[in-house]
Amino acid sequence: MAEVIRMNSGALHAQVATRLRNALIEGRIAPGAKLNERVLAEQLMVSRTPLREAIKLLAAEGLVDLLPNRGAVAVQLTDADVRHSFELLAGLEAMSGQFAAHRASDTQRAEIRAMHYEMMACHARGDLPGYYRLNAAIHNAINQAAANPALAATYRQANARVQSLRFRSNQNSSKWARALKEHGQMVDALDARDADGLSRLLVQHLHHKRDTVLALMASGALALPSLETSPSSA
Amino acid sequence: MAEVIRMNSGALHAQVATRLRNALIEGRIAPGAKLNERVLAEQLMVSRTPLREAIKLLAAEGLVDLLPNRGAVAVQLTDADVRHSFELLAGLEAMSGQFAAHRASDTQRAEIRAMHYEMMACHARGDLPGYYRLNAAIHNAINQAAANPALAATYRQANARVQSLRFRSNQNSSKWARALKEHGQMVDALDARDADGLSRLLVQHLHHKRDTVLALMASGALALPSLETSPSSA
DNA sequence: GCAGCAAACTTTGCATGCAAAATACCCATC
DNA sequence: GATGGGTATTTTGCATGCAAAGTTTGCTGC
Repeated sequence: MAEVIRMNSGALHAQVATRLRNALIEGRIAPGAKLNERVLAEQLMVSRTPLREAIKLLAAEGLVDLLPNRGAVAVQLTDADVRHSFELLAGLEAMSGQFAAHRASDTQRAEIRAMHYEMMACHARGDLPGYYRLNAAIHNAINQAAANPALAATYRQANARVQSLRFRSNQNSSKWARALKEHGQMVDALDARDADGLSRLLVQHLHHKRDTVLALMASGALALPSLETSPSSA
Repeated sequence: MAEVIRMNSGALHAQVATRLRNALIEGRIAPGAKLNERVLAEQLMVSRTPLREAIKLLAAEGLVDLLPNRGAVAVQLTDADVRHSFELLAGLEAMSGQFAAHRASDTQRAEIRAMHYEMMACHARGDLPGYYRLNAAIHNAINQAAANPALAATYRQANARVQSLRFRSNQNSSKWARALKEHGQMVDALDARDADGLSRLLVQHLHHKRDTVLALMASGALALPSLETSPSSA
């Protein structure tokens, strides 16, 4: 199940990478924030060596930028970056959808449908964390049904870059309902082995999600805290 | 131009990563070979610290595998891995082709056509290195015309994993001629802004390339040197 | 009061050292 | 002769130390 994201047990640099990755994805480390090695080493209770190795990993994954002789900063996606990333993600999901429609076993399709109903239950209860968890699980299951680990790994990596934005974009109820409806159509298309239809739905779904994120960015809800440490009230 | 693959000037770990990446892509480090830190550090005239950081980078790029407490080995792609990788690459190229057909400027299309003719010249002269260089340049140009850096970076990374195999698969003259013909059709489709046609051609092209590589693997031309250090002649 | 400069501090980058895990080797035993 | 166990060596992994580049701060001169 957890194939790409290794378990924390094992090498220390891998543990550190996992913890930092989660912190970046969940937005606990803000985009644009500088990653001070000494501070992070103290916080994570490790020396700088495994920390630096972990940062190099995250740099290759595109989650942090490496500035020569100036350390690493959490990536700060521009408007264009978000558009490009979602365009890529849409294409990757379309691929996954195509393959999954052809290759998913009956068991897999049934499980995906079951998870979809569970997700509807979360929606009914207003259980947002559970909804997110099942949402990710369904997309994971589709990737798995696509039976292409290379594609799955690529998707996972591309998704990680925008995950923090998707995470924050708490959709309002109308958008939430639409997303759920789209998910229902996706499950139907998968059951009907309608590859093109599933691809189209996935692309459309990502398209909407992209617009939500872009709107959130434009609204300044997650504005870059570049020039405001505290308003000059002194 | 060189945007993702940073120049060697700068940080030492980046230089080491570049050199190792080239060695892996060109097959100078054989697939499955163990990367001994002390030996490599001596060969590259650096200490183990930047070397280890570079290895972590390559691990995230999927060029080496990290075994816990047992170091790193150059990836050894299985038959299935090759199929999955080419399937992914085909999808990524199809995306690039779609976008490029819509977005390529007249200048870009003309330049790609010019490079295609240069490549034909290389074919006529039997200049294989020049052919490879222009081939890569054309695919790069298509990626650039697609105007999606995230997609281009993803393609580059996925391609690097199979590059050593593509590198070795010296196509015979009939396959070479067919590849050239396919390239010509691709240029025509791009000029006609035939997005679907270009996508189809790119997928077909990758499909053929995949078969060439798989045949080469099956023939044992690049057999895994796992159990044969020297035939038991003692 | 402000621009420019220099010194002190901070931070990154790399090399080295040491401990633990893995591997190889050797010997004893069956 | 083959096999199992134990030790020695190698190798990886992490921590620390030191030098260079960067940043901040305070001072001098205008």
